[in-house]
Amino acid sequence: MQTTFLAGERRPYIRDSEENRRVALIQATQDLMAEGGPRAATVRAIAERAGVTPGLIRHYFGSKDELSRAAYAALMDGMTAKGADALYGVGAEPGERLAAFIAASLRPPVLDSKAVGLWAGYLHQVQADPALLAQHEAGYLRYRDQLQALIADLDRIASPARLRQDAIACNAVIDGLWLEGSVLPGGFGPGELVRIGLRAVGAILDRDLLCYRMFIPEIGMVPDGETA
Amino acid sequence: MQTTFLAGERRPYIRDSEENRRVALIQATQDLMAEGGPRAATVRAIAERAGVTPGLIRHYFGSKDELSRAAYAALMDGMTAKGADALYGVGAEPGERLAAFIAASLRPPVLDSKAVGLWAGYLHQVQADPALLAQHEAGYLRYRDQLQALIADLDRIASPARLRQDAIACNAVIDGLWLEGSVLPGGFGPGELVRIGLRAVGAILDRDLLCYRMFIPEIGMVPDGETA
DNA sequence: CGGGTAATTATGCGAATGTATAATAGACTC
DNA sequence: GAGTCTATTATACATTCGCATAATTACCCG
Repeated sequence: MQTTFLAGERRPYIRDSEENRRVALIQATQDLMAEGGPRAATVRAIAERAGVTPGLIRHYFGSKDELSRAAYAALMDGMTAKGADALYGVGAEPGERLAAFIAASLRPPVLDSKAVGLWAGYLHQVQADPALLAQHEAGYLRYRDQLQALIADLDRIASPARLRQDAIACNAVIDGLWLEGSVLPGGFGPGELVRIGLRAVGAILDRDLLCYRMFIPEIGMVPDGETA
Repeated sequence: MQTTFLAGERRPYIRDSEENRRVALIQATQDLMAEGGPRAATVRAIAERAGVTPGLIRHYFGSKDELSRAAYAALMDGMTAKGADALYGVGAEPGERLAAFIAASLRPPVLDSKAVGLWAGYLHQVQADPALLAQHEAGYLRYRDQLQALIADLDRIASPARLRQDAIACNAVIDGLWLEGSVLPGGFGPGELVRIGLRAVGAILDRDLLCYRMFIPEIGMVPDGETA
């Protein structure tokens, strides 16, 4: 729907920095991919949402595939950055840090109805493109290793194999809750997923993580048993 | 790539029953959706894989959207059927039944690299189509209720709210392991996901489920601690 | 063995896709 | 303020998409 102009007139524009244009196009790509999947992320739709014309995609990225790759790379970078941010400013106690990490993974902006759409939209492209697959696997393992390091800091007595299994299980809890919460946004009360996640991970690791809920804004003062 | 025939010759064919043609087209749709996502599931590609020409899609389903809906409905039906099959022939003890249910969800054919591709491929269409969304939510809740019923049979002392939270958490573990195992098929040893799932769910419910591993083929005789 | 019928194929069409190239006009320099 | 560069737009094109319609032929029934 290129906003119409008077017949014979050329669309006015203002020049912008390369950086701004790139991020605008990447953002538009992610938004469309999240909302409507690969079929909605066409060059024309992307350009329109970014406020430019399709030619700029080729100008800045060479091809749509390259823009798509760049958008996925930006997505992965953003996810890891959020994971790092989650531990910023948190106390030194291992249990508290683990609780903060879990809570951050189960609330916006990580838990977002668009996030799972974005993830699903890229899935096939990732599986088909070796470069993207390697990038994806690296990001996934980085996240799991981060989690495993937090678990190891708990100073439990556990073999390396058991530590790995625990990390996989805790990661699965977080992933599963992230999935359910993103697909059915209205299916859970505020903070409910965080509380369930803390309890489940705590049970798997045989540690009480809910005792750190005073540090978790959305569930700090709610009594333990019943969440809306 | 319509397999070539001598110039001027018409493609030979044999008539088949409506049922066979419908299932062939639905199967082809699911395969292509799983392998390459929505962009790969074109009418021409579907027809080619089903061994017919595109016109038959219109003839039997009216439109591609309707075929797509039928394929998704078939997918959901298949999933619930597998869930029911998992409990067939299992003993009456609640813990054993729960363990069997978990194990069935974490091994083929439920755990399949194609399954997650299929799920991802349909995600946006499901979210956009109210009819599909309702069907999806019904299927999801049916699965979770099934799980919750198995948990309730354990005769633990737990409030209804707690039971709901436990069911959500256990479902999240299974979903998360299913996701990781499907996306990274080579990342886990045989039976490793089943073992991790049994241990994690058992920890959440404060019950030992690994004691039922003798009923689980792939991990029956492996010692507890270390899995390859 | 010879129609009748409809299952199946063949063909065509308008719209949308990605990409390539040409044309224009903002913004900077001197 | 004229000149120049290139960011940006405009246009064109081959391909592919879903869908509609026409043509044919495999199978059933007499």
